[in-house]
Amino acid sequence: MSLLAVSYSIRDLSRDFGVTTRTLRFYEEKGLLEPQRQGHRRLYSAADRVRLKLILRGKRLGFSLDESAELIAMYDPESNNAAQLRALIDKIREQQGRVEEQQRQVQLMLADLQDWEQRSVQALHVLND
Amino acid sequence: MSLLAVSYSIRDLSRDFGVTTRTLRFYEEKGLLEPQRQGHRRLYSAADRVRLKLILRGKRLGFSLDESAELIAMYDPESNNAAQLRALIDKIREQQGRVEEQQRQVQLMLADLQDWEQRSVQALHVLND
DNA sequence: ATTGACGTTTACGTTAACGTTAAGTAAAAG
DNA sequence: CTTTTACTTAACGTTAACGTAAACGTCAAT
Repeated sequence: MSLLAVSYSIRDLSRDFGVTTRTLRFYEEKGLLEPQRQGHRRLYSAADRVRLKLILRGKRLGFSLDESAELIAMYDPESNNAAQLRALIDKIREQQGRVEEQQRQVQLMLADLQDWEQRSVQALHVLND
Repeated sequence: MSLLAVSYSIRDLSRDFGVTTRTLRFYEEKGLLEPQRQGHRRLYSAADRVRLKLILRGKRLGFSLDESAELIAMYDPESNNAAQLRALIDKIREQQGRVEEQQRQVQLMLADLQDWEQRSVQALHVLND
């Protein structure tokens, strides 16, 4: 009953996910990853790859590493805890709110500026006529 | 022909904009603000308030202070430069792209999780029946 | 004259997320 | 056996955006 024990070196992960080995060791220091050891070499499992994927996804969502750590703890597939799951969803909704606020600000500024551009262009036309 | 020379102390600005005085001095160090002096004391003009508003708006847009500095330089109401204006708009559109990407990631993760929540709740029902 | 409110400069401290040597280990390849 | 290659730990360096503290100036009020 082999568990299909595929494992990856630190270099593999580095290549596959486009992060440096330093980053991987750093994530481990922070407790975000805990690969097995073979002697003192790190051996990453498929589960480790999933965790890394989650961490990086968290980053793209604009979460800090500490926040990502929290999220991943909640995301734990073992504990099928509904309350925890909703807490996680809430956290993400909060982030969604922050992102939407940024979106609004960008829209506002773009509107302002395009308005301004219009007037500038018209001013140039006046000068050129 | 008085210029209606209203001016504000550092404490005024701090209060009005919800930033610390340290922050205001820091922005000055970085060249983002250059209030007049009355002896040693800083005197902020209405124009300075506008600049500060722009800086803070930049922050809400997710720009760094250096980026904000760039943007504000472009935003200069004196130079009625159309090309520069469009460059500014482009910069903001880029940022818009980044924000939209975050938005997408958030949506994806929320969808994933809500899906999961559904299944969890169903699982609980099964257990309770 | 002293207190207190407000201001000033100078400068070291802090957090996040790694970058960057340095120095050593372990095993495979020549 | 020695070199190469891949990996390890340890630890100091970096950038951003301020926080925090020290030491001092000024002016009005008590």
